[in-house]
Amino acid sequence: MLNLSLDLAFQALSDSTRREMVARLAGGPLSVSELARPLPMSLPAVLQHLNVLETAGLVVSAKSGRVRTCRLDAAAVARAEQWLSAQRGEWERRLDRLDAYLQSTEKGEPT
Amino acid sequence: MLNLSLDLAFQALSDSTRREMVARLAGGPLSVSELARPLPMSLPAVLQHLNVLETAGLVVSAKSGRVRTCRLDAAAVARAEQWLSAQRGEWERRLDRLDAYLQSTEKGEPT
DNA sequence: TTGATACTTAAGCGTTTGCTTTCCTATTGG
DNA sequence: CCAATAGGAAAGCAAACGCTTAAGTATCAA
Repeated sequence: MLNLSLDLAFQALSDSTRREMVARLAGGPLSVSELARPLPMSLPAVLQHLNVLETAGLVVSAKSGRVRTCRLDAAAVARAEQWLSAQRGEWERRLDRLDAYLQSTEKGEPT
Repeated sequence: MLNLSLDLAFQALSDSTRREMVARLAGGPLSVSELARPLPMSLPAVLQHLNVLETAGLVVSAKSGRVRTCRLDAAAVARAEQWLSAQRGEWERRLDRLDAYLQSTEKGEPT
């Protein structure tokens, strides 16, 4: 479930329209029509994007009366962030070890 | 160029095969065939994935003789990471401000 | 030179995506 | 009630994706 949701999260974030939606929701909750207003596409299209974001867990929404209010789920964003951080971290630690090794073996490699 | 490469980066990371390639490259540089070995697909398919990762700037490679060696570009990974961090950060700061506002207005909302 | 290795390119093909339009279902204000 | 508002479901469609096979091109080893 953890790896699956990561899959869905990155998949969801791969579309620039959906990233724009995420960025706007970071500024505060919005209704579906508010979310849709600046987007150059039909409302059903926005609904589909929203569905992808919700399935990925990045956004949660609740309906009150006839208006659905959407907000960001920071924890899901953090999970994707942490995957990236882990990869980068391992790579950078590896470079550090390599550097240390080179320093201990030779004081600079003669050609 | 900065926003475009972010687009390409998330797009590249949206595929689980490519994320696996990134994860393995975080453990150290690999040749194309080494990268391909554990993957359940043809070598041209792996090449295509590699191309996506390189276009996104997440991976760089150099050919020496007949072997192409690939390695992770930590800076590109960091850029994607930072976009996520920025969104989450803004959202969390917003929650803090809201919390502070509620505390200053009333000591708990009576139903 | 001959064969094996390590990619590389190109074409094709089924599936998934990102839309669209159309129609339908609640709510809400007057 | 009735019209406007806010959202939702379904079907269709062109383009992008992820893969395949087939046919290259260099390089290295013997």
